[in-house]
Amino acid sequence: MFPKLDPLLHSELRLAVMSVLAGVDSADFSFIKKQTGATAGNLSVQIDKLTTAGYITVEKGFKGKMPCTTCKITPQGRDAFQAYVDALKEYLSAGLD
Amino acid sequence: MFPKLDPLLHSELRLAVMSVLAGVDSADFSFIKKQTGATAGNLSVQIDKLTTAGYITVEKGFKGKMPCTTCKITPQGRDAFQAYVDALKEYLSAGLD
DNA sequence: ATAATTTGGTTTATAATATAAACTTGTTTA
DNA sequence: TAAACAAGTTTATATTATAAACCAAATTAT
Repeated sequence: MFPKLDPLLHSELRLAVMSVLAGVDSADFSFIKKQTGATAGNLSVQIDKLTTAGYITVEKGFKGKMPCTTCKITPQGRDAFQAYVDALKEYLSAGLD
Repeated sequence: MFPKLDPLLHSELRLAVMSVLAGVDSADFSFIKKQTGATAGNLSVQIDKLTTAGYITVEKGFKGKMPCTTCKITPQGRDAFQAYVDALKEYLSAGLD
């Protein structure tokens, strides 16, 4: 009845990060930080986890002279996000009407 | 942009419990256990937390000679559930179309 | 020039959480 | 009356989320 929720996505900050990335081609660390309101440390950790899971890719480069970490959702990440949304619907159905 | 998610509801099992209770007048422990597939220990703990939060009420009685714990969602619990659903929509919008 | 501040992060320590294993109390069945 | 089962509760553990502390380089102020 209640499908298991992907623990990687069932996390406030990671879910917010995925939500941001689902809507853009790519986004850099500072942008995601601003959109989510997360602390840098927390964001850094969660981005690592999403990367390890293959849900996003990270490219480190420079914007001018400043370091810049750019993130992008992967097809696998997009699938996982969609699956998570679908699974959640089972839990929320009472409130989605 | 991303509203804070009620940590009491952002839990797989507690959310499932609330989802069950949102759809019925009341439900006893064993029924919830079966619907959610949870272990008794886990369920017991999570029911306590929901009770302490005022999201559900618990009545202990007997069904024949057997102890029977009956749970019911409160108006406050219903509101919190709805608020949680609404908040989540902000996170999921990319996947709800 | 160089000191102070800011940017863009990473590492690490801590506190909270979820979860199941172990336990309890009483009931039913063999 | 012993064994198995029902209905939970308590407690121990492992995981997790989170922010504080830290680091390196760039920018700004003195």
